[in-house]
Amino acid sequence: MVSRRKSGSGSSGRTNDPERTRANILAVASEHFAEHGLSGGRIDDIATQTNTSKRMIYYYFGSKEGLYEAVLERAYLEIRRVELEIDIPNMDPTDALRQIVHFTVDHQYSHPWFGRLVAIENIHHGEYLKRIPGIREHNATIIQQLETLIAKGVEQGQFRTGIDPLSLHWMISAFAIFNVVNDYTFSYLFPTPGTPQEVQAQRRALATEAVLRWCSVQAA
Amino acid sequence: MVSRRKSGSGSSGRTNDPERTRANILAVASEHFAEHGLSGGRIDDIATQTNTSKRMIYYYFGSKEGLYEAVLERAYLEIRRVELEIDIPNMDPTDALRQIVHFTVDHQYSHPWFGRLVAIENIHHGEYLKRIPGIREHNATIIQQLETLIAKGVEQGQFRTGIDPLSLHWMISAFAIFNVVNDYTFSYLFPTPGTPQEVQAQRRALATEAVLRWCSVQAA
Amino acid sequence: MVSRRKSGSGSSGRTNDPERTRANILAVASEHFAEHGLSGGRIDDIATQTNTSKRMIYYYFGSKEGLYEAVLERAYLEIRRVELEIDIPNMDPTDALRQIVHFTVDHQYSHPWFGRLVAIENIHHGEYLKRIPGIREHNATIIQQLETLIAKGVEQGQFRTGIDPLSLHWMISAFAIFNVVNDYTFSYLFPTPGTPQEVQAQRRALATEAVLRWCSVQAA
Amino acid sequence: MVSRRKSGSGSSGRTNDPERTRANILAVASEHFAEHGLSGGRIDDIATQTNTSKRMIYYYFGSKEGLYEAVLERAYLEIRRVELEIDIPNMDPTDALRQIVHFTVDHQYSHPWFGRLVAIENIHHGEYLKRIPGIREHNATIIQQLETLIAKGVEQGQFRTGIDPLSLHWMISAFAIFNVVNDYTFSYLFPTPGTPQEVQAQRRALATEAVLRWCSVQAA
DNA sequence: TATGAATGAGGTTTCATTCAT
DNA sequence: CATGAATGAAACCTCATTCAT
Repeated sequence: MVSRRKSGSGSSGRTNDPERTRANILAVASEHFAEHGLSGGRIDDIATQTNTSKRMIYYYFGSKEGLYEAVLERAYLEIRRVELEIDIPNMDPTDALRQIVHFTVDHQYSHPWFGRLVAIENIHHGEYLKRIPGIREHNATIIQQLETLIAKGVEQGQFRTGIDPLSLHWMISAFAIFNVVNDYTFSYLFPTPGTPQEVQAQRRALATEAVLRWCSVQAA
Repeated sequence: MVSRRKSGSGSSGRTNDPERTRANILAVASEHFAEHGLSGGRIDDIATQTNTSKRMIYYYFGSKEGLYEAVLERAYLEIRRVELEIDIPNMDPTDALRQIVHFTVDHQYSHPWFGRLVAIENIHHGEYLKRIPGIREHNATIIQQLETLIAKGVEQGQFRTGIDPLSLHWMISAFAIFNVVNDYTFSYLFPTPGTPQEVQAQRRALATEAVLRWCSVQAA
Repeated sequence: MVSRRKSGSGSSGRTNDPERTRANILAVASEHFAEHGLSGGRIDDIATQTNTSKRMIYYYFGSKEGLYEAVLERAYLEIRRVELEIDIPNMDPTDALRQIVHFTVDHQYSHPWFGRLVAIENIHHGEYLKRIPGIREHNATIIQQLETLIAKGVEQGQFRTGIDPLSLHWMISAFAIFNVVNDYTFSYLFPTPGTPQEVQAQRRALATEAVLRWCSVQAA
Repeated sequence: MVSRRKSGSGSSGRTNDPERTRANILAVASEHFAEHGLSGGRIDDIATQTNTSKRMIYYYFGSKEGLYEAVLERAYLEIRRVELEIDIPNMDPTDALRQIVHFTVDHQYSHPWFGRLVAIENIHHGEYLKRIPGIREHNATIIQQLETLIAKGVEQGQFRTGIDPLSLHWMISAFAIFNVVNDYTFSYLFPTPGTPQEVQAQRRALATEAVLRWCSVQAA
């Protein structure tokens, strides 16, 4: 299943590729913690799904919490990396904003483990996030990107003045994350007709329109 | 210790009030589970904070999961009860909607344990909510309320046509819940200047305006 | 093997006598830690030799270190209790001192676990002893006792002046403890002819005479 | 890094010095075991403080116990080597004895790791010492030395007859070792006024006087 | 109805040791 | 000679739950 080993000597299950071992553990642990939470997560279960043993988890990450912290860091680095892929500068501001919302809502939907990890981390009061050095700076870029976009939109007469980029990001995040994380209870209590794809399309449209209307020049 | 007359039925000479015991356990457990989650919650800790003993928890609720389920039920009943207190019929539709958003965002903010329980339940895929009989029906009323409000607003030319009450509720919930539950990580990664009260006021205004703009007749 | 249970109802292995359970664990643990040290001690092994389970050790003592600390406290309380049994006041000072040394050396010899625990605790820099509240005060009585004895001996012209009770206690302790704790290596490297009993008698005599000579009025 | 010519025999072009590596490991391990005991000692920690790796420890010493045994042997060889440095033959017997006690007590005090290792080995019933071939013979010299001294002292009318050299060594050892090893608990339970240096001077004087009085011709 | 003691299963972590290079 | 990755056994500790009174 995991294709590996170019270095052709032995043939036991041994890898001796530390980067790969670490990455493998991290990938398995990400899914596991996203599924069960930190308290509900089981080191034994993670180890079983790994190419290596429980011992190696402690070798690389020191403790259950250390592993969780590494998972969290990886998740936030990944999500910002993905966000930066949208090429805003060369687009019409309204189109760019529409695309950002569209993309964010869809991406979170198809990668629900990130949103779940965020929710889990918030259950723990964000204390593990705070232990990750440099994570704040890394995430600051998205705000700058939105700031640039807003300025351009205002300049071109498409967006109203006074839009706070932090608030804009908050709004988009609220839609994208809530849509993924809280849907188990919401869709149970308030069932929406249609296939899951249709419901998702509707939510995406709703989020997009709400954001655009909030930014547009028209008076409230 | 707690002297009380026996509640109606029995007469075996016991002095304690079962209802009160049950309610006390439930109150303590609500806070505890909201704070630590289901997997992270500890029966021992709950028992310690209670007026009674661990044995009583099992007597009344059968198991840790049973207790959690009861906590969840209590929470959802409570939140809908509160929501119904707004007297919509006699208000201008726009004012009523503004007030609903305002109130919801503020109420969740000042009672964060509800939002946290919802987040926790979603980590568990909503499986415990589904076990509560009648919870769906109980929650349906809020949708009807919004439906009435939308109709009135459309009739009076304040709201655009085609507003889905489910979507409206989703939008309000997203703002109100996200604002409470995910704020540990969000405010750490994206610090907003101002006192907590000021930030909360800003968020409330943002949510209110976004919802009103989304409902208003003006074209997008 | 352990005769128990007056309260005659059930017949399982259950005791439900907390004092007895605690005492039983403590007794087993004392021997075990004295034999293997703190790091070398095994909670599993202690539990096996107990009437109860490993779980109860944690129920009563919280941790391995907590158990060890309790063992230490018990040991020091016991040793001082034993020391106070000598009725010094009504004896001739020289006889009393001779008896104290004699008794201390013999008692340590026949209860080697105390000396071993002291040695073990010193390997750990005495850090656990310092956590026991009131242990210092409890041990102070032996010094007062010696002080009284010295005063009486000086008064009767048997002891020289200027004897420090702390030094006297130090000297007696050095003989009594060293004799027990370090005898594995000493008797191997420097074998003394005679049966163990004879060797012990010789050591006791040596200690007694050294102490008496140190206290006597004759000039050095 | 450590440029050294190859030691005599081999000529394979390697630069490192096996003797130096071995000695380095031994030095680090001595301090470590003296500090933490055998069970409490950690191979990983020792390896980290070494110039080399964990693999080398196993290469040179076979196992943790093998390393500990080597440490023990080194310690006993060292201590006897030091003891023999006192030039007894050319001194007045009383002065020589005084100096031996003085020196022994002081040397143990300033090299506490030896006493601690002895205590640790006794916790393990001296079983590792017994595995060291020739260690007994090596230590016998100190007894012969004392025997000579006693004979000379008796001959010159300074010491009483019937002094057993083994007992004399036992007495000196008891003072010197107890003073170092058990001082954590003793000085905590029975605090002595004065600076550490003053206390040590007092203990040294006490030991010296006790030994001299025990050996002197004066009747008990 | 109420309480503190007891339990077994399972969780996290540690450690001496060995292997591949 | 030397290194860092890997390992399995066993250690410490926790938790929901039940029993005796």
